Amino acid sequence: MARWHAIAAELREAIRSGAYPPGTKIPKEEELERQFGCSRTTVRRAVAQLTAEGLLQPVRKGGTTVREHPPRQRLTRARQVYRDERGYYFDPTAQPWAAVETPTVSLGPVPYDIARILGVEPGEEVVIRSRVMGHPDTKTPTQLATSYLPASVARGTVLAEPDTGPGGIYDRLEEMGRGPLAWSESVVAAIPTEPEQEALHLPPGVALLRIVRVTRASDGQVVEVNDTRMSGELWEIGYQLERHQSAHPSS
Amino acid sequence: MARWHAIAAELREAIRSGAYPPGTKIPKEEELERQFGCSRTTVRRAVAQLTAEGLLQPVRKGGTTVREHPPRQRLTRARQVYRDERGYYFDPTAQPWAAVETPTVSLGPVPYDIARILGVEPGEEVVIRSRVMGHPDTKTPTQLATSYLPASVARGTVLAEPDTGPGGIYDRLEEMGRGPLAWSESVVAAIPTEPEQEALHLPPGVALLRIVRVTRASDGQVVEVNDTRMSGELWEIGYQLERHQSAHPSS
DNA sequence: CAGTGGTCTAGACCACAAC
DNA sequence: TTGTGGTCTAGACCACTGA
Repeated sequence: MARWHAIAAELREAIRSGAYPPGTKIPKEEELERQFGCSRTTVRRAVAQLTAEGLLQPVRKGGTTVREHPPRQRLTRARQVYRDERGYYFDPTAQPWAAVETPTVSLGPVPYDIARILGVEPGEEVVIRSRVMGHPDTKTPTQLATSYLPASVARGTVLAEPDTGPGGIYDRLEEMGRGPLAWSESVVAAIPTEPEQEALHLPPGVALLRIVRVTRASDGQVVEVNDTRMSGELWEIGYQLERHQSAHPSS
Repeated sequence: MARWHAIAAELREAIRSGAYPPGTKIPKEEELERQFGCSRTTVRRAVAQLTAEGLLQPVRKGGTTVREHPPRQRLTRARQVYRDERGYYFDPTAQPWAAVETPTVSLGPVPYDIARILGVEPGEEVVIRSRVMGHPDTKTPTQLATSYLPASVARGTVLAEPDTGPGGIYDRLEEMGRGPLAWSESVVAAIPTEPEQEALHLPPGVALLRIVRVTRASDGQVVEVNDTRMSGELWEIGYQLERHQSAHPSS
C-alpha cells in the first residue's frame, strides 16, 4: 500500500470518527509532514485525494478545513405534465427558477452521447439552446439546461431563435403539427467537467446530477433532447411510490 | 493559469475533438514532457485531472488510453408497488438481480445523513442490513444495498436476522402491525468513497448513483431507510411522464 | 504583510504487465 | 526482460488572503 494511500485512509477515518468535526481545521501541511514522517508532496497527494472525495477544502492561508455538507433540496418530479394558459409545467411544485442570462442558440456539432438518443450521426450539426437557470433574485446559477434539436426539425424556424414566445418550444412544436408530444426522463450521475464546475460554482468533490429529458413527436420521432445539470450535493430528485395491491402484472 | 491546467485543457480539447479517439493511446509521459516543455510532475498533474474526469485511463506499461464509455442501462422505476404471492416488487421491469453474498446484519452507529431521515440522533445505534447485489450468473457486483432500521423497531425481531423469510422485511413489518407501508424515493448523485469504488469495481472518474428509499409505517413513523448505490456510468433511472391536459392545479 | 496552500523542477527507485 | 506508469524526495518560488 502506497504511503499516501495509508495517510489518506488515516485522515479519512479520523474525520469520519469525529476527531476533526466539520468546519474545523486539520493540521497544516508542514505539520502533517512531520507527523507522518514524509515529504510534503506525499502529504499533498493524500490531501488531494480527500479533497476529490469532498471531505476537505483547502483554503490558502486559512488552512485546510473539513467540509460541511449543506442540506440537500428535494426536486419533486410530477408524473403528469400540467398545462395552463402560459405553457407547460413539468413540475407543479417547482422552485421559482428563472433564466439568469438570455438563452444562447447556436448551430453546432452534437455531443457523442446525445447523438445516439437524437438518432443522428455523431458530430452532425444540430440546434443547441443553452441557458443558465438560477434564483430570480440572487441570480445564483443552479442549473445548466441545454436543448438539442435536429436541424431537420428546428433550422430556419422559430425554434432556432433565442425567444420562442409564450409557452416555449413545446407549444411551438405542437403548433408545427408535431403534437401531441410525449416525454420520458432519465436521472444520471456524472463527474462534472471543468466548465460545468465553473458555471455551477461546484467545489471539488461534488458530483453532477443530470436529468435527460427526451421529447417525441406523435409519430415517434425524437424532436428534442434536454440535458439539465445541477449540483449533486445540493439537489435530489424525489418521487412518491404508490401502493398497488393487485397481483404482479404479467411480463 | 497554471501550466498543468493549460496542458489539461489542451489534451481535453484534443480528446473531445477526436484527435485521440476512444480506445487509442495518448503519447507517453516522457513524450508529453518534451512536447509541452515541462517536468514530468506537471504532465502527471494534468493527466491526473483528466483521469479524475473519466477521460483517460492510465495502464502500467500499456500507456495511457482514452477511455471508452460503456452504454448506460436504464433502470425503470415504477410508480406502483406490485405484490405477488412472494413479496413486493418495486420494479416490474427489474433486471434479474440477486444477492451475491449473504446479507450482513449488524448493530452500529447510524451515518450522519441517514440519521436525519430516520429521525434518530447522529451516532445512535441502529440495525444495519447490507447486501451486495449482482448478476445471478456472473456474480459481478452491480449494487450495494444498505437498509437502516431504528433499534426500537428492529432489535430483537426477525428484522435483525440475516434471513427475514419469504417476502423480506416489508412483509414482516406489515405482519408486525406496522402496515400499510408507504414509500418515497430520492435519486442522488455523489462521489464514491474508496470502499465503494472497490466494492463496485468503479474506475476513477465515475460518479455514484444513489437511490434513497424511505419506508413509513401507517402512523407516519420512518421504519426503514434503504440506500442503494450503483455505478453512475452504467446505470440511469428512468421514468415516463404522462400528459395531463387539464388546467394547472391550484397551488 | 506574513503564512498558508499552489505550482514546479530534477532526479531517483519501484512494480507491474506486455512482450 | 523491459518499458511504462506509480511513488517519493528535497527544494524552490509564487500568489492569494486572512490576521
